[in-house]
Amino acid sequence: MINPHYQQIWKTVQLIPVGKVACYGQIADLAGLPGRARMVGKALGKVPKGGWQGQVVPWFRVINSQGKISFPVGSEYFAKQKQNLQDEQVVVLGSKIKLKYFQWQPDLAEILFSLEF
DNA sequence: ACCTTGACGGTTC
DNA sequence: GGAACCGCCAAGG
Repeated sequence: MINPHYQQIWKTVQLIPVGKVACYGQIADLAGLPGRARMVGKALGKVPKGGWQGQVVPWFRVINSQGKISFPVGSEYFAKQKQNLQDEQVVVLGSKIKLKYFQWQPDLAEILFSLEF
């Protein structure tokens, strides 16, 4: 039995375009779970291997509100996330990304879509 | 049932 | 900028 909130979160993360990033709190809001940024982190840690409903869940496009990768510098996942982002042309300086240039800004249609169901 | 642990974030100083 | 504080809540022990 999978927590329905998690499913909503995975679905929202799948909307982040290639080359853009979003914050945990931003995803929580869009998923209809305001104030539950921590749950987004939990949910991403439980993404089924092979993705969700036939699609990959781009967990690496989610970073914290300070524009930084949340894994400890030097850890395996830190390296993996940084690599994945750089592979799609996102500039990562140390552990930091300039939200000003790379943060996903969903338009109204996308927001409405994500709120359905 | 109680306590702790997080891939967090806004407020405040 | 940064650090402390507190609210958040599912999971696991």
